Amino acid sequence: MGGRTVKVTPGSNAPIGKPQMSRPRTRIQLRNHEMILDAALEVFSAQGFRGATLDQIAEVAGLSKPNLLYYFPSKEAIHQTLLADLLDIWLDPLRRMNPAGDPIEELLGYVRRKLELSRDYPRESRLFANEILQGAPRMRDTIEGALKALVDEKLVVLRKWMDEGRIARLHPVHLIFSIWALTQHYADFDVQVRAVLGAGEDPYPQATRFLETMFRKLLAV
Amino acid sequence: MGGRTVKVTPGSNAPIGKPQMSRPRTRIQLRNHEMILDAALEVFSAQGFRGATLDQIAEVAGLSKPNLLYYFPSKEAIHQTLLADLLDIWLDPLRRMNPAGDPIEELLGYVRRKLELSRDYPRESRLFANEILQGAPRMRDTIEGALKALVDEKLVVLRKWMDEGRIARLHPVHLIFSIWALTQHYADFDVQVRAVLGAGEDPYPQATRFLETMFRKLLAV
DNA sequence: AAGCCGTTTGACCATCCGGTCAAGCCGACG
DNA sequence: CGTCGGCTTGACCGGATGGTCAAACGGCTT
Repeated sequence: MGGRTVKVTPGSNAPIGKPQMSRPRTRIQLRNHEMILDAALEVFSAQGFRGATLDQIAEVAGLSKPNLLYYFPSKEAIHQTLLADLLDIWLDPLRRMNPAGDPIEELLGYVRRKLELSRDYPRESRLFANEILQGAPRMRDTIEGALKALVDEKLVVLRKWMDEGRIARLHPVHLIFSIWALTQHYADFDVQVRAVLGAGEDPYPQATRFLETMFRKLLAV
Repeated sequence: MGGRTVKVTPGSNAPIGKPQMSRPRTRIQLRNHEMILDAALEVFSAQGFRGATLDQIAEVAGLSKPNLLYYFPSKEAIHQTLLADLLDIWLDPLRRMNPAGDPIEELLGYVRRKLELSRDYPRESRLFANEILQGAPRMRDTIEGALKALVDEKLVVLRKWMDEGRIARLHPVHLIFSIWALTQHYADFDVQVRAVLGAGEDPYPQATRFLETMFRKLLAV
């Protein structure tokens, strides 16, 4: 390192310090950020925002509470981060529905991917459900913005498919609601599903077949 | 005070006093019990058990916090009472499905009644959803007991209808799950539904038609 | 080997919250 | 119209909880 070396006014190019903002930089920060977010997802999704405590999150993460607050400025901030990360995963299956593909197969593919999300990321599903249930106090903008925009975009495709007679004519928005409801139910109401089904039974293989049958019948012209 | 008249061992035939147990007796108790439960439903369904505070409930009910605890022994007890009352309303539509009626119409009637429940009792729906989401910590027994029993009873009817070729052959449990999911979605995810649908739009008339179409197609042999 | 700097934590604080209590209120009944 | 007993509440308590801070720790560079 030559020339214009080190001296800078403190604050402009200050040392790494408290990693309050933006994303982690060092290996340790990377690892701990991840552990905290994973622990927080575990606790928030199971207890809701107010039901979760920093002590619980810290314990699950294997850290001390002050250490948690070294990496995130507040409980609120951890929650916000989770919600922000969530939406990308969440909208991906819908985003991947291809307007140029075969309508029935594209919609069935969407249903299947959404159900796989419930199976593989139930905590994310429950975190989202908790948030919406309580009136989306921390996600209103996202719901009315990015989510609505993507839905509106896909509605155009659905209407086109209906106009072309390639799928049955249905209320397209409620068609999307039905996919959300049917797939998320298996994650959000897991205990009820398993209780009614009888212990030990894995609901997902049956659910996959059921939903495929259901939507084939529904969408057939 | 004369003679042997009044003396009783305190507690055995004591005056009315704190109405901790059983149901209200006086007019005031009746009214306040009702106001408290209504306020508690409002707050619990919107904030979850831990998110709700006795002060909020008291304010909504128009009473003071100590007064609340004059009528109910604890926050927990108020919640329990709500959950206990809930299940009767909740299972009623399924209970009313008549094994002797026309299969398609009986199932459509069940769907319709369940959707009306979401429309007319959204707070109850969200209270239930909150409870299940968090693993049903206060309802496990009821879910695995009364609810499962009623479902098992109705499953027999559904299987019979399928065996007789009067409705399509589907996994009967998942058929019931689909009814629960599709109807409760409109209450539990209300803000999302309204955000996507656009403000001011009443989702229920459309939902009613959509679900009728959907289940007619699904159940047709 | 020493020191810097990111990391970790024990101790502590203020607030919130469920719950208690003793005293005061007030309507019905004699 | 007084008093008895149900009804109401201001003040208070103890524990939980989000958040702070100064001091200690430790790994990487020099």
